Amino acid sequence: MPMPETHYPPSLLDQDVFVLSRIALTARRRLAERLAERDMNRWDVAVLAVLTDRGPTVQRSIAAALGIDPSDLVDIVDHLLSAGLAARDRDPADRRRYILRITSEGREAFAWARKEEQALREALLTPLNAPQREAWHTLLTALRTHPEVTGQR
Amino acid sequence: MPMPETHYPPSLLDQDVFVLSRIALTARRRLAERLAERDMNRWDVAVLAVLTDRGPTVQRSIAAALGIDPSDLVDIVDHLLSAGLAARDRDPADRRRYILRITSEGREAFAWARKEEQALREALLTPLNAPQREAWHTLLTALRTHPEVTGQR
DNA sequence: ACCAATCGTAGGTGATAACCAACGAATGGA
DNA sequence: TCCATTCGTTGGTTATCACCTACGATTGGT
Repeated sequence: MPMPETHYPPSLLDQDVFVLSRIALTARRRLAERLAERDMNRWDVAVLAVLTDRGPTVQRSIAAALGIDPSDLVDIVDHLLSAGLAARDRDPADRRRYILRITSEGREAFAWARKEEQALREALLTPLNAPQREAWHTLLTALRTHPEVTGQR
Repeated sequence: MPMPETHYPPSLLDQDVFVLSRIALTARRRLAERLAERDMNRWDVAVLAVLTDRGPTVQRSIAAALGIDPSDLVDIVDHLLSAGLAARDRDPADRRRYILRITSEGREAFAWARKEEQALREALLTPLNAPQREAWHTLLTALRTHPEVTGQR
């Protein structure tokens, strides 16, 4: 007999932290599958987002903006460079620094990633009725400035 | 000069999957800190939830209900047993099986964990205004039956 | 000239998540 | 009686996450 599917107990589903964790995990996994089709991952997207919004940026600032260790950024940057989605030059004002910039391929890749995320979002909304979708938008918009999300305290 | 705090770029915060991931991660971490004060973790709570809702249950069914590998359940169960939060007996009808049941200490610990989760939830709601809180409740209630959360398809 | 600090990197660590194969004990149908 | 299957466990693997130290090159203040 095959193992039954997961069936979370009601008193676990009563816990918003659990529910949040589940929806976030499955959404993240699904998005990862989408991004993998173009050999991208969520850190690639995050770095491209920084470069899109800020323009050319030094590596240490990118790491700081995303809250990751500079040593962890190295492989992400190498991958973006090798994929042609970003380019970097030494800062002539300070040759210790690299300045990263997005390329036109990077812009296109980032636009694609945003569309994939939007498509996934629409799919997540499908089982919801109109008031629930409204609640999704209201809440997710509010969370963009929530201290626990922005990391600023 | 100290490293500046994280400052996610607006076009990353535009992505609901990112925002969901962030709020879920910080909520999970904060809850983990709370639970650790009583030497508990989220899997302990999950197993106690199964036992609370279902009554005495065989181990394989607990693993299936929570979507985890039976081999990963072993340490969780050992910990609950050693902490006195659960007890188990061989199933007289089939001595291959163990039947787990929650103890009175386990019931109390689970009630405490639910209160901690509720307090954290209230804290997360603090920065939100009334319509946003309403949206939180509407959405989280809806997500309890969302296929991506319940894992049933 | 010296040196503390910065920048990016190489390489490391520990923890967690999620999966797997194989084993001994036990079961129940053939 | 035999054997395929189940139950729980041991012990393993891979991947990811998030942190660390130390290094060489470079900078700028003293």
